[in-house]
Amino acid sequence: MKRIAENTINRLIVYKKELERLRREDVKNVFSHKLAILSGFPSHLVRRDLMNVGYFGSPAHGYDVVELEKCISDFLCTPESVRVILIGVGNLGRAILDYCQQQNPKISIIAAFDSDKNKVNKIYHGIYTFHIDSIKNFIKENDIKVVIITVPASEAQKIASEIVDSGVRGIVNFTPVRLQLNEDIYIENLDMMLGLEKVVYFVEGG
Amino acid sequence: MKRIAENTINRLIVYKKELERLRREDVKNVFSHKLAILSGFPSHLVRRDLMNVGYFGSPAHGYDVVELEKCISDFLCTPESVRVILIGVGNLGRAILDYCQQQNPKISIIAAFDSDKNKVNKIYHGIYTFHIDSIKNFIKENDIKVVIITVPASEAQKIASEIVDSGVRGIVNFTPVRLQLNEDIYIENLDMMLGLEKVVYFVEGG
DNA sequence: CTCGTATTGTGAATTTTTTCACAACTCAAA
DNA sequence: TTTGAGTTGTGAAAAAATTCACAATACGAG
Ligand SMILES: NC(=O)c1ccc[n+]([C@@H]2O[C@H](COP(=O)([O-])OP(=O)(O)OC[C@H]3O[C@@H](n4cnc5c(N)ncnc54)[C@H](O)[C@@H]3O)[C@@H](O)[C@H]2O)c1
Ligand SMILES: NC(=O)c1ccc[n+]([C@@H]2O[C@H](COP(=O)([O-])OP(=O)(O)OC[C@H]3O[C@@H](n4cnc5c(N)ncnc54)[C@H](O)[C@@H]3O)[C@@H](O)[C@H]2O)c1
Repeated sequence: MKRIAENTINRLIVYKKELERLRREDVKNVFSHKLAILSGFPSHLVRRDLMNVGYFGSPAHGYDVVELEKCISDFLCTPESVRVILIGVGNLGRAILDYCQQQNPKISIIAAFDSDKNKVNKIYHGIYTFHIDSIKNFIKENDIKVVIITVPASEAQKIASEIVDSGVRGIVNFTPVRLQLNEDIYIENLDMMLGLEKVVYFVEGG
Repeated sequence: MKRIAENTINRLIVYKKELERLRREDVKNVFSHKLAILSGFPSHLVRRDLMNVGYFGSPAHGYDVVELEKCISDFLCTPESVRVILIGVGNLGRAILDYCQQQNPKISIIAAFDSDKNKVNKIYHGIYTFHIDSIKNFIKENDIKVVIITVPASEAQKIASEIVDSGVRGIVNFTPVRLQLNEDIYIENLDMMLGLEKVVYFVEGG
């Protein structure tokens, strides 16, 4: 399979989400132009991307909403169910526990971890919180590949190094720390401040 | 001034943050190679980016940490102080109110807005919450250019359209909705689910 | 059936981004 | 002073992403 650019993946995920919505609204077909408006990318890019996933529409009816959604899902290899854990049940961590459950039934946070005795063995938004010391075993026993990190910045590097040893392959990192890891781990840095600074740049200067 | 790519801006912001940290640790000089490791980008890209901002290091000592940080800041036009507002003081909104204040003293959230009577006129993390009905006036009177949106998905489009009318130029959108706006507004979509899905893709499939 | 309209799919051109590779430079040590 | 090690800055090459432009297609109206 041809290696697909990260930007393309981003866009595909957006298309998928919009298709999902169209399906719920019982829309049957959609043209590249419409998908372009919904997603915010130009229509020829939409078509180019769909070429990559190997879905073909009809010049008369555009794309079949259900089929295309399925096709993109398959392409993205979204398995029926992915189990993820979250580390750091603070302000942000709890908000995410709540949010994720509403959003994507295929990706489920199956456990949370914290070092704070007051939080351990509690349930937040339906998810049980274990003590951080048990995390390595948990990752191995449950074959966890993806982890969300929402601990304080000062703890992030240490935690990240440890979980990578246990076999984690991907990290969603909400801390402002750039994690340094030896192995080839996929890291998605979601630093909100960076997003805010970018907007300020484009508004004030660029 | 030459138009700079969004990716470059992203990287510059990361460099700036790492330089800030080096400065606090009292490091005086840094080589492109070191900055590359800290930021996670290759060193020739670091050098190319710094070429863009017009800063020149010395082959012997690399880059002066303080000067380079200043230079990038100036390039990004980061003004001494930018005033931002946040709409939707829910789980996520409150977490952000807290976080932003710790992070970047130059960007300050000066007010929050909500429609819930129980939240209006309250102070969260030191920031006063006004009723949403007063937002248009507030934006105009305080010349607000950047807004953070953390209202429920169902409210996002309506709110966005309204504030754009009042003169807002940039939006940090935490809702999963792709906002449709006529004017040329800079929108930064920070959909966490998208980040998580991307990690799942690269771990499971790509 | 034929025509007109609207859309797709894609080769090719263009633009942008990244990487390569090395001359030029700085300094320290001999 | 001269050499050597290590780094920068950058032209040029390569790779990648995006846009263009249009032939091919499908369908409905007349
Ligand atoms: N609040 C935000 O909106 C926001 C936004 C972006 C990024 N962040 C970042 O996300 C992280 C969390 O932010 P927050 O506001 O939720 O902080 P928080 O202090 O509310 O939560 C941190 C949680 O991590 C736990 N913790 C601390 N050390 C731990 C360890 N070694 N192992 C396991 N758990 C540990 C704490 O007990 C606490 O529950 C921070 O790095 C912050 O910079 C926060
Ligand atoms: N919780 C998360 O981690 C998370 C993550 C990503 C995205 N999001 C998105 O961010 C948004 C907020 O999430 P949340 O968990 O904080 O939800 P929430 O329900 O806790 O908070 C929403 C807030 O918006 C206020 N509000 C509702 N309608 C309003 C209006 N018309 N004007 C002004 N304020 C209004 C509500 O009173 C409430 O205070 C949602 O769109 C959610 O999808 C949340």
